[in-house]
Amino acid sequence: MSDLLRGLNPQQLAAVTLPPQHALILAGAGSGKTRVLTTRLAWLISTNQVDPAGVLAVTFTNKAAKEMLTRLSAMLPINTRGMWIGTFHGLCNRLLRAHYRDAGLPQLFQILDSADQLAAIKRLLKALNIDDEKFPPRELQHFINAQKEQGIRANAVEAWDGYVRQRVELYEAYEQQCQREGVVDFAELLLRSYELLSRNEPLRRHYQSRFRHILVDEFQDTNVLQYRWLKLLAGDGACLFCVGDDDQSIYAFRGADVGNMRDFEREYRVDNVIRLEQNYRSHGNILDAANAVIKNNLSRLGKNLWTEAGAGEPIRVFEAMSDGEEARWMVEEIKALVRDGHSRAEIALLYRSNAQSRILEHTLFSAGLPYRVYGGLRFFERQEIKHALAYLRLIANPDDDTAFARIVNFPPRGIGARSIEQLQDAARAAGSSLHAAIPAVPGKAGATLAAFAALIEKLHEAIELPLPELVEHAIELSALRSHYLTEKEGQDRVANLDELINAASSFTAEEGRVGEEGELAADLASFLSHAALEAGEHQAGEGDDALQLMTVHSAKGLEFNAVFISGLEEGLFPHENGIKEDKGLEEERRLMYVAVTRARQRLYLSFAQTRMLHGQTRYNMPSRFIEEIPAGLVKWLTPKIKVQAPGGRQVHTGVDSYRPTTRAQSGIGFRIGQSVKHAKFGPGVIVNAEGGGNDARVQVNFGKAGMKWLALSVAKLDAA
DNA sequence: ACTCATTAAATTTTT
DNA sequence: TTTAATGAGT
Repeated sequence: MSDLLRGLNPQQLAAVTLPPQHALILAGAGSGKTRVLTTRLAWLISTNQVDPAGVLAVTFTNKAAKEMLTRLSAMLPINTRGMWIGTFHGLCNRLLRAHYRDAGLPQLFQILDSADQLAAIKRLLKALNIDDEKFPPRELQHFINAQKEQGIRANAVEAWDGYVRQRVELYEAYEQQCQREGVVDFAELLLRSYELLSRNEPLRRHYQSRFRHILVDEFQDTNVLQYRWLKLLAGDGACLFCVGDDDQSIYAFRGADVGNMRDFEREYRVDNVIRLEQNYRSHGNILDAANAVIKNNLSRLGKNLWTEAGAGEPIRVFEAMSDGEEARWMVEEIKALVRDGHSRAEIALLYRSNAQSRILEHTLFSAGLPYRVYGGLRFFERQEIKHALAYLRLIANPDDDTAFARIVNFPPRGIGARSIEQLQDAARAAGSSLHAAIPAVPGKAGATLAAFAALIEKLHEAIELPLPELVEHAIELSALRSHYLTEKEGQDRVANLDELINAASSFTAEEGRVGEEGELAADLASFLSHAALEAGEHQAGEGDDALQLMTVHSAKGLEFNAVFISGLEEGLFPHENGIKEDKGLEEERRLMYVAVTRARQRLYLSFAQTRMLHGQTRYNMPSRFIEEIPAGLVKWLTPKIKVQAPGGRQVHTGVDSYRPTTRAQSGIGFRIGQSVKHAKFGPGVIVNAEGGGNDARVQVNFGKAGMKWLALSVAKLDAA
């Protein structure tokens, strides 16, 4: 037991050994958050304060849940199987599977991922003959999810105007469609299990008395409904132990509500919030920079990271002429790092938006540096896998129209748009699923459809097979394999289909129930849930020791010896869409905070004067976030103050072997891309010019002050 | 039913 | 630039 607590700092120890009470742990980046969470769990169990079955621990990602389980089993000789440790969605799924009748769901209900949900909405709009110009499917999806994430059903939405009312009707119709098809989307998993517990008192009491301790990871990312779910489950008896960092809340756009932290503190009278501020990850300069940046945010619970490690190296800042130059500089710098013995896998290239990865990839590829990009397609999201899964879903539930529509004509079997339209009309008229409406379609189309129905029927007969064989059977019988074999570039897809069979094998092995009679259908259902809830690894890159490329969002929770943050420009990072709303800017800043705190030893920041975006050259100002870092922590690799010499030549004083020495002149005394200064609008960059002589006008991006056209004969514009 | 061409739109995304 | 989604043509 004392082993368990060894090496914890005072705050960590206090958090881990807190007596049974509600607790809020403010855990800064790199402060040992996961360790505290798992040690708390182990300590509670090993001191017999709670039975393993009396604990519920919830995370956001499967990775985090798995990590917690692994660490826990390393600390304690207990069987973690059967413990309620998982993601919100995973636990809700478990709850709904166990009580599907009470929840009003079919036993083998299927889970729609975001793409499935969007497809279902499009199908709905088409069936209702609704103009998708007026109701863009994506927007509607967002609307529905936003309501659900606040726990609001269609009948409870406050419809201010006609437009909202129409969307509420569609929300309602969507709900009916899902119910008829026996499918639930991600948000529905949460909402449905919340409603299940809140309406079913015996059930609620059962779980409330079972769980004595509820531990929550990444609490700052919970949405309104998740917090209510936690409160409901905790009841009056359980202790809520919430760990989070308001400064790392970067998912507000997805419904996460940092306000939950304050609410929790208030509602549960948490009087001693424990702050984990000692950082074990980064050198001092990096932490100081992060602290300085985040200080500009007004709405914070307050926290200041410190470290026992030394100041370390300065933060290196590079100003490039163009995005291409920025990328080439990064390559040179990376090569130098690797020469100095850094492993490539310990170097991360971070960016605000995915579009920026292209030029980086291109440049790295040319330089022959191996890299791995996160954020691509994941295994269970691949087209061929989704197709195969759709067949499996139809085996489990023929009324799953989303699955049906996906594969009714894939591989192509002569069922065209016309036939499908007829079928949809028939289904609509009968109020039935597409599958059930097949007999109602007359003529040749009806016959082709009937053949498809026969295929489904035949597949269904195989439900008694063990899962891996069932998967293989479906892939064969559906002709998916033969279809991809004939395709030119189908080899990878066939390989993935084989991989799906493997996945089914290892899934059955891990679940540990090798085909008990009558459990086979349940096996299929849980495999399908697994596929929906754990989309699998992101696309794997080649090479073991590869550079890590990812967005700042996906870097959360990771750390690297050296980190490059590129594209630090106004409009990009902070992103222009985030600057518009005042809350948006604070979220952008938290994003910067997350990015900076990924670095252990070395941090590079870079920006470019010109950048190709959407096929057009853009001229951006340096990001305000660079200025927010105290100058003393920073080493500019390019001169910070540029001196404009006669003849348009760039004169500089610092170390700079990358900068070209000449630039094109426009002939009006200013050039596009030039930094200028205006008495009223402040510093800016010239992005466009027209006319000449007395009529010359230039367009200037003043960043904070916006974009202006200025006549040179009138405006007082100086070279900066 | 499939291919080609045009058009519009374009952050971030744990489940 | 690039992608996805439509429409025309084969």
